[in-house]
Amino acid sequence: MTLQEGKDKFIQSWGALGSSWGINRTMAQIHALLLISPQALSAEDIMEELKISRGNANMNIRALIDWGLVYKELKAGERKEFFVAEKDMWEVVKNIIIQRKKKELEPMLKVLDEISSIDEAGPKSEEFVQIIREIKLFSSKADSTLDSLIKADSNWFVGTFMKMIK
Amino acid sequence: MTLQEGKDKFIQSWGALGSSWGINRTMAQIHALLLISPQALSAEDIMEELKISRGNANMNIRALIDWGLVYKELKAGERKEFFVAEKDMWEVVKNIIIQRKKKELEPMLKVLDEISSIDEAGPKSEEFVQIIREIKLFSSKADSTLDSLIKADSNWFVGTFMKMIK
DNA sequence: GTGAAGTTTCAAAAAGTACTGAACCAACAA
DNA sequence: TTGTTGGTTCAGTACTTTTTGAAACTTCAC
Repeated sequence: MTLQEGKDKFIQSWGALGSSWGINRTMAQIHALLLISPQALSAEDIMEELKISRGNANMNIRALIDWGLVYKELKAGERKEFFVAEKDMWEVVKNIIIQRKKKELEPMLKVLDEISSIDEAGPKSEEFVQIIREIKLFSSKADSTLDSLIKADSNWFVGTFMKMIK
Repeated sequence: MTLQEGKDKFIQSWGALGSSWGINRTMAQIHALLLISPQALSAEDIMEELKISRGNANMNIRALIDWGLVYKELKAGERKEFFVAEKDMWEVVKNIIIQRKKKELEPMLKVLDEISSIDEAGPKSEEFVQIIREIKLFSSKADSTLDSLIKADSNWFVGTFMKMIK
């Protein structure tokens, strides 16, 4: 395999992985490209490498910045913006967890709360509310677990965790 | 809120959550419906409640069974098949992790392996291979962490984990 | 001011994904 | 054997998401 083939393969695979992670294909490909790029790239570089339109590049770069997966880098004397990827994988995963927790878990907790306030009487209602309460309990625990996970640092993850749970 | 409104809301929200979890909307809705249903339901019950076609119901029930989120239940004397949901949330999450690990993480590890075997010489190649190796290291660790997590049991999760990592 | 270089926005088109419905298959009862 | 009930499959359609490309905007130099 040549260097170019390897790079392409990585970008393709990372793109595929991303799409099952709430990150769309192009967003993940841009991230992959920046990950393996030693220097910062401009929007134009990215458009060329991935053969995507200006609008597409712009929107996805912006989204990546929002997610904390990519940083803007301004070069002295250059008006153009350059971009670099967050290269610490633990940071990447952590940021994804933060975003998805906010977008998915938290709204679900809210809904479960609302639902458990059913005022209708009767055994059917009680049974239902009971099931919902169990789900809520589990979700709240997942929520705090993720909070702790987010606070923990990279070293802790790569080092201690595995041994701890063995 | 009435019981029916509560049920509908839960089914809708669970459906929305599912679609960001590699489980499509209908699949998640069927799962939600079965979760809050005290008795097993037939394909026909499901079709009616969710207003979906026979084909759709069949395909998604099948997928849920594949994922280990729903079980078939045969009633004596009935030719019809009935279905019940896995109600232990930890089992649900665990099964989703197992499926996604298999479908996403493992192929990525394989690709990273292939890529690190680039035979081209030169500093650019070495630099690239180095980055790929780091990603691979992280991914392997994630992989074993998930393996341990899968082996752990529900009690461990809801009880010990939170305290441990505090 | 004007124009050049760059960025942002968004309506329309394309691509991707899920759903329907009808045809088909299987098991059983009459 | 035929009719009935239920399960499965899949081509075509409907729906959703992503991408394009062009116009609008911003910033700065002259």
